[in-house]
Amino acid sequence: MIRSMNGTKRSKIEGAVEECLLPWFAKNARELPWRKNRTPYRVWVSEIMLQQTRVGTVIDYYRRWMKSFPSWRSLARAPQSDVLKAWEGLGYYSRARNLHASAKIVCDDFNLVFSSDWRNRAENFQGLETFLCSFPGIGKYTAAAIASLAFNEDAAVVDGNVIRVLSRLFAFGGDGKSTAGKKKIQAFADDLLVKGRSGEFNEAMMELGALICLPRNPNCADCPMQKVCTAFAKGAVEKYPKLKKKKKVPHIIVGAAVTVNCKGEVLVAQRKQNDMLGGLWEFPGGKLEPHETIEECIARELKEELGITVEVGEFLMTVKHAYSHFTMTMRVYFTKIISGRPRPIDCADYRWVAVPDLGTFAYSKADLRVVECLQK
DNA sequence: TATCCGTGGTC
DNA sequence: TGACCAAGGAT
Repeated sequence: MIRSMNGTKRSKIEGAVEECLLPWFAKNARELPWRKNRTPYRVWVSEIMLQQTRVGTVIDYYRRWMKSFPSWRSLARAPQSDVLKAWEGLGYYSRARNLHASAKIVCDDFNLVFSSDWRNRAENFQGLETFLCSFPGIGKYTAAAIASLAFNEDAAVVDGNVIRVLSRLFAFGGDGKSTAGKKKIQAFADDLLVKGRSGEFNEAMMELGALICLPRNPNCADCPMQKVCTAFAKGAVEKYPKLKKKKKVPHIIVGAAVTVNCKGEVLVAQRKQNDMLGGLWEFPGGKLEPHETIEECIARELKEELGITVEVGEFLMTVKHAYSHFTMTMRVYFTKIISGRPRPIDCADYRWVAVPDLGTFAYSKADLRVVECLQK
């Protein structure tokens, strides 16, 4: 009984996808730079940039990226410093490192020039999606996105938008982000997928989630799927998907140093590759320990990271910043070296840099604020 | 499964 | 203003 009801609902929804959703998408899809000329490279770059990142943020980064690195080969041959500089401010920097690594694999390990090369190579894995998943930074969502958008494979994506849209269409009360819930949502998406039009279907689902079926205040009046939406029929659209309470994140105090030498150059250090913000540059410093003054913290950190003894001088600025899993207040002080020469003890590298040249290095948002302040 | 990994928009 | 969360992946 329940099964047949679900079957009825599903087939109605299935029909509405072709009759309502795809035409709506054809009319309302935004013009986005990665929507024209969908080569594997262009799709790949856009999908990595779009992970957990809004379309509006990605557009400018994507345009600049394609100017700097128009092909797999140009990216593979670029130094990491250029790659991170192009990614600067976009966040989740392992994406940039992994994308760079993927370009080297594509060019140097596999020499994947034509689409047919990808398909031949994918034969040795269990299909194209599995092959794509073997690249660093590519998971189930991104593999399905690239497979459908660049190769027209019948693969349905499940992202945050799709979880929300399908939870509402089917009034699915489970947690769409859990393993079991995601499996269920994936099954719904697989059923609804319009074979042969997978790229269009996937983008339509995500575009619906981004423009109409919003997390809060969804615009049901303009929704092409309204008449088949189970949650709407129940008058309970905002009850889906079920939300989980987020833990609140800790707050830390950080001390950071602008160390100036006799030439007026400033000391910057590069973070280790596999740390948070790996490969980026920073004004050295670190977390304030209990029962420690900010001056003691900065002196200790510079000793640990660079092996230098410094005198902490004038206060420069405070930077407040929210990361994904903690918030930070960074207090920045000028310092001078009393003894020792910098060595990369607990960092990847260091440089003395004239203030006007600071912008040639890539920083996180917080340290970028310090650079801006120094250059004013 | 839970946690780590950035940043910015939104209300 | 704080809390949510966006075209997720790795461990």
